Amino acid sequence: MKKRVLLGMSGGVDSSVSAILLKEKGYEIIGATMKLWTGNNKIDKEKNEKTIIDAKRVCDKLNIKYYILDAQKEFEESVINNFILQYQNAETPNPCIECNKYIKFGYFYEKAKELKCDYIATGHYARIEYSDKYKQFVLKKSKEEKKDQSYFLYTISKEKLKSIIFPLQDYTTKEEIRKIAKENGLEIADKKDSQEICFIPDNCYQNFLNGKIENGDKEGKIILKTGEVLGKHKGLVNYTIGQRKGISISYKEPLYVIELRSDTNELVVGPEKELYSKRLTASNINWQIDFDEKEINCLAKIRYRAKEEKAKVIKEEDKVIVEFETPQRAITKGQSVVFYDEEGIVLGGRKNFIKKLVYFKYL
RNA sequence: UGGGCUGUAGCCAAGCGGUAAGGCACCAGACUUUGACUCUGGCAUGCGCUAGUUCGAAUCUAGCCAGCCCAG
Repeated sequence: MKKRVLLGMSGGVDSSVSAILLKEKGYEIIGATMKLWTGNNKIDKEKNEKTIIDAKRVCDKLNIKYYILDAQKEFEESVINNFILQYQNAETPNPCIECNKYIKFGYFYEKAKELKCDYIATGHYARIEYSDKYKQFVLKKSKEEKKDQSYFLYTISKEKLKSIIFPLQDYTTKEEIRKIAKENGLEIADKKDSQEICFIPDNCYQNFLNGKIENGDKEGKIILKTGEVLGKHKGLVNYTIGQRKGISISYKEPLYVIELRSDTNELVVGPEKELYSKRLTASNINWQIDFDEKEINCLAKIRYRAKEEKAKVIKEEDKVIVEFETPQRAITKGQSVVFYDEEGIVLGGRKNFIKKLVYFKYL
């Protein structure tokens, strides 16, 4: 009896090649695209239609079933609302992480059960393997280091890992994936990698938030840590910690956003060295590996595209404290910290929620 | 009104007779399944104005204009 897989398809190279690979391995595949967001603008509509056409075409070619799943309500309730809420709280959200948690490995996972599927699969760049060390299935970094997306996946509960397949996990480069797409005559082989927030068509989140955040675009003071006023900002939603562009103040050195003070509507800026900190706290960790120890030495990553750095994770009652060996740049509320072991296995992670303001003197 | 100082790009600023450094800001690309960071490139035919000296002036001279400071 063939095992049945529900494959999430975006019409892109990665998920399409995933379909081919799963088919080669003899799975019964159901392809599915989720309708996540239907904006009332033209760009959104065209993009959605294109996604469905591209995905459907691949499924027809491979002779597999194709469904469109309507997840708009779920998407809006979890991803969009969180996105807005976090900006409201002067945080910087990472909607892709919420989407993975609630939609791709939440809603989609439930749908797979309804459809009597044994597995779900996606075109993510990450690995799931059985680990002898931990005696369970574990999530690992992709061999394609540049594209690794394990960071975005830490919210998956460990129980689900054994039911998830990442068909691309044995490949080392994106070029190999594209090559497979070409060899199989997929029109989308050269399709550009997506890299924007999917529900923001013009790549301008400020437009999206326009009017949704109370006082979000209200002008306020730009100040230094000393309190010295340097100018006016355009509303706190336009800024995030570590940001340089858009401050519009000329100074003896580049200025970066150090802090967003929503209570006083002030933007604190300063030189780069003020961005560094060795500690952060995070709450509600999703552990993918259970530890009895109170302190764990591991590698921690404070944002996508940051390097994993040596850190000590100290468990407390309802949170963890993470102490890095070297100061980290721009630890930001709303972003996530993800823990790895030396082998690249994801141990767990959660949103940074407080940055302890410890500054380091530089020579 | 006397005396002194200053005037170089949006801001700061080098240059002191040999054909306009640099920083900040800004703009454009690259990178990127968040927001950012980063990288690369662009950014004064012109140095307050007008004459003059010189082969050659932002640099020297004169006059004018503007701003600042001190004295009245």
